[in-house]
Amino acid sequence: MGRISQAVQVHVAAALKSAKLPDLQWYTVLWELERAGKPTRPKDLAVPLFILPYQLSRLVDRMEKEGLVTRIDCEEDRRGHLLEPSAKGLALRKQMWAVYAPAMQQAMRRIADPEALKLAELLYKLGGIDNPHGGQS
Amino acid sequence: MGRISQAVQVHVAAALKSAKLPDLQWYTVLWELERAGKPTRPKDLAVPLFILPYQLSRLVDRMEKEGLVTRIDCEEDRRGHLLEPSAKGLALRKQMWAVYAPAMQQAMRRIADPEALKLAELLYKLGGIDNPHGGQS
DNA sequence: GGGATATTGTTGCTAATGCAACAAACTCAT
DNA sequence: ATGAGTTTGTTGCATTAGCAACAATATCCC
Repeated sequence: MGRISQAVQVHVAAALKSAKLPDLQWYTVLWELERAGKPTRPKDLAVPLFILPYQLSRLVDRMEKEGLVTRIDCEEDRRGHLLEPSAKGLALRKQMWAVYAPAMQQAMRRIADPEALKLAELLYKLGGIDNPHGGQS
Repeated sequence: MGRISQAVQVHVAAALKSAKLPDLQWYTVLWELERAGKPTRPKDLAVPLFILPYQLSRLVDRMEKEGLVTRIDCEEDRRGHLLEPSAKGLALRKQMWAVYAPAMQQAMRRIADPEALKLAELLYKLGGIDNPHGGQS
């Protein structure tokens, strides 16, 4: 399935905010890093995160300031670096998941199953115009 | 129909930006004012615009600075005022419409008609979680 | 090797956003 | 009429976003 629908995202975001937890983006950074299982380059994160490089740069700034991720030197390419989640970061992700998961499930359950499939299909058809960052036709 | 779908909005917004025209919100303000046909209170605009009062306040600030709308005194209620589009504002709306309309049509045409109906129905079902500003269950 | 070009990431500046506090006018009950 | 409570709108402050310019490396081609 990949990307969850806009509406569900909005609902999850609200749940996180009302739990006074960080943004969905923070979750995704932590999750991608955890899932990768190894230190990861910013450029490799920018794609699944769907954000521009300078946005990620500042996102990492904030997360590093909170001690959630660390920038470590990169041997093979001296201009970049590698990102690693800290123990605190991993813990936070878990804590966020405790809110994320039920919120998403609740949102999903509002659609009957067969209709959810149909919706996914239709949204996919909208893909061409739904895509942000997409300048090209 | 009322609100157009998220995806279409994104597409229209992109079209306006690439034409170096103002935001969709600016369009909507101008259009609501024009449609009302008479000077209108901010509070009456906030609802169709789906924005918070302080957001509208600053939006009007910017538009007034560009000479697109004017704040005029309100007789019946001295704490508020009335908003009126300027000639320049009306002209701009027309100019924006020239981009808005075809962009929207193009976006809409990507969906076959019967499916568009189905989509609308399904999105409606998502309404409960789609609604921004909605704190109450 | 050496210079043009491309990649990767950051930063300065300005504009926009969110939140909470605020001011001013209005309403209504006493 | 007066004082409590509401509505309407704005503003101060801190955070965030967007854009363009930039630095630093890497890659490629001669």
